[in-house]
Formats: sequence, structure tokens, C-alpha cells
Amino acid sequence: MYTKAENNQISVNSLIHDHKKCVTEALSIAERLCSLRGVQLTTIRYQVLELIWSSHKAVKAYELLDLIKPLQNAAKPPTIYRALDFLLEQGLIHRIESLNAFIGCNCSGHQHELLLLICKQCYEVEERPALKVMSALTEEFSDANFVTHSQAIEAHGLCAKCNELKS
Amino acid sequence: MYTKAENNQISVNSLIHDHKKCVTEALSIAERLCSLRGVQLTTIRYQVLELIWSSHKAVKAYELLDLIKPLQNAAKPPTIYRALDFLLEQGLIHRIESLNAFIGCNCSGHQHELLLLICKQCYEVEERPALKVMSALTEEFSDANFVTHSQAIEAHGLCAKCNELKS
DNA sequence: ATGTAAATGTTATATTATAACATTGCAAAC
DNA sequence: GTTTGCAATGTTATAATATAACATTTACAT
Ligand SMILES: [Zn+2]
Ligand SMILES: [Zn+2]
Ligand SMILES: [Zn+2]
Ligand SMILES: [Zn+2]
Repeated sequence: MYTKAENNQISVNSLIHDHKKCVTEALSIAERLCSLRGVQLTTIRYQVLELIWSSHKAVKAYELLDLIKPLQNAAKPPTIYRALDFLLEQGLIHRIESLNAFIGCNCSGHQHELLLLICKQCYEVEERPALKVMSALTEEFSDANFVTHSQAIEAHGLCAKCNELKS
Repeated sequence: MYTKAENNQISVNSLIHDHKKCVTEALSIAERLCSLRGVQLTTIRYQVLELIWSSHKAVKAYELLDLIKPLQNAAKPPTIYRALDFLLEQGLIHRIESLNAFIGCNCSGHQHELLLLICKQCYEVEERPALKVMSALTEEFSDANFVTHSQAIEAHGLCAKCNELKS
């Protein structure tokens, strides 16, 4: 559908589930949510979200810029960064700080603290509620008199599939 | 001693503890460790480590570059990035992914998984072992068949002191 | 002293992100 | 239906972060 950035990474999750369903669900939730909130999911914002959801891999801003150019000739860095800012504000995507990259959020609209499992081989990211981790964190914050909300915690390693393939 | 980058942030921790002790301890541990490991803590590397330890605030690579220029006229970006790479490899500093910045590690030489509490107001960073968090994480990784080691987990919020001052 | 690898110097450039201001498009108020 | 205001987008330029590539110097083992 869209030109896809070349890469040598093995993508496994995309083989073993109905990814079209991920995409259509994410997009329809986004539309519903924006409508409820009275904010505009414009064409550009929608296209960026769709491109981000083209896989479960973390994707970089300038990759998105290349991908959207066929659709939006005028696209320049601010085009992408503005759309990303909007999607982040609306909780529709996550920023992976350690990669300077982005992924779709699959629990949009919920208040959420979560754990991001980032595969350093295939760059796929799994989002997990990790309730025990989050409650241990909350306790630790309290012990440290540290005040905070809604953490996204990033962990790097090998996903199940990449680890299997390795052995 | 060194020219200090101007900033408007309130620094509190530096008022309530003997920070010189932090610095001398960190530097002597670094020397001992490098010597044991047979790696060279050269002048540049030592100076960068000392500059990073000038406070408990996260410090950026180009701030370090400005700070080291009076001491090393030839300093250019690679000068700093190489020293940072070395210090990271040796576990003497941490990189704060979410800030593109660095802090001294106060448990150098230990195997460590830890929690970094990053104050979004004063940029001071507190390093905590957070054993319960880490064991919950380990369990979560195992549930997810995710393979990883030695995580540094970053959390953003207000430190105790900044939070007191606010109210 | 000589050879070798590590460290540093140097130049250039890649990558990521934002500032600043102009233009467009759409909807509410008149 | 025009005016007005504001959000979104377009456009240009540049800031901030990081690395590649190659030359030179230094440390130090033999
Ligand atoms: Zn999917
Ligand atoms: Zn993987
Ligand atoms: Zn201190
Ligand atoms: Zn603080």
C-alpha cells in the first residue's frame, strides 16, 4: 500500500497475527476518540497514524517523512513533527525515547502506565500493562517522595521470536 | 573551579549534602576500577567524568564540550562522545535516554539494575536500586518470553524538594 | 629503538528537532 | 453572504545531537 522502508530486520509478529485488524481497530478508535474529544484527526494526522501502524516496529520521524511524501508532496519535517505531537497528546502513539522513534498505542484512551518491551533486533515493541511492576514503582516513588504520573517504562532486549531464531 | 553552565533551575540536593565527597569518591572509585580492569582513565576521560560529577543534574554532551574547552583547546564533538562512550562502557556514568544527557553512576562496578528518578524541574537524577520493581520486571520479562539484562529504568516527575517548594 | 594498538586530532556530514513567519481553509458571529 | 478569528498547514531556515572517516600522536610491550 505504502512504500515501505527497506530493512533487514526479521519481523515475526507480523506473520502470526491478523495485523489488518490491528490497523483498522486502531484507526477507528482514533477517529471515535478524536470526535468525542472535539479535536480534528485531519488527513495528514490520519495518514501518519496509519503509517505508524503499518507494523509493530518503532518508526522514526524522517522515515515517516519519506513515507508520507508520495501522499503529501509538501511534507517537510514540521509536517511530521506536528502530526506526531498531536498523536502523542491524544495518546494515540508512544514515543520510544531510547530510539527516537514512535509506535502506535494499542490501549488509546485509557489512562495507562505501561511497560514497553523493545526488541533490539527487530525493533518490534510490545506494550504490556505490567501491573505488578507499576504498583512496585508507585511504592518506590512514594518511598522516595517523588511525584509523578502515568509512566511509560522502556526495556530493551530480545523478543520471544528473535530469541528463538537465534538458538 | 570550572565554568559552570548558567541555568535557572533550583538545585537543592547540592545544598543538603557534602557533594565534594560524592565527587572525590566517584573519581577515586573510577581510578581504582580502571586500573583493576587494565583500561586507561586518561586525562580527557577523567576531566569529563569530573565535569559530569560537578552536580547531580543530567548534563548534555555539548554542555560538556563547552565546559571542557578551557581545559582542552582541541576539544570537538568526538572528543566528548568518545569519552562518554568509554565512561558508559565502564559503567561509570548513565545515559538518560529521555533527555539525551548523562549523569555519574554512584554504584560503579556493581552489576546493577536500577531506577532513575529524573526531576523534570531541576534535572537532578536520583539512582535507586528499587529491588521490588526490578524483581517484578524480571517476572514480567519471563512472562513475555523477553530476554534482557541490566535495565536502567527512567521515571520522570518532581523530586521531593521541587515538590515541596511548589506547595 | 621499534612495532603495534589505543587514543586523540581534524574535517566533514548525518540525524533529529524546532523557530519563526506566511498562507490557507473553515466555521461562528454578524 | 461577508467578516473575523483560529486552527492547520506551508515554507524557510537553523538548532541540537551524533557519527564517519581518516590523519596523527601516544603509550607501552617486545
Ligand atoms: Zn498487529
Ligand atoms: Zn525481535
Ligand atoms: Zn553529591
Ligand atoms: Zn527537582
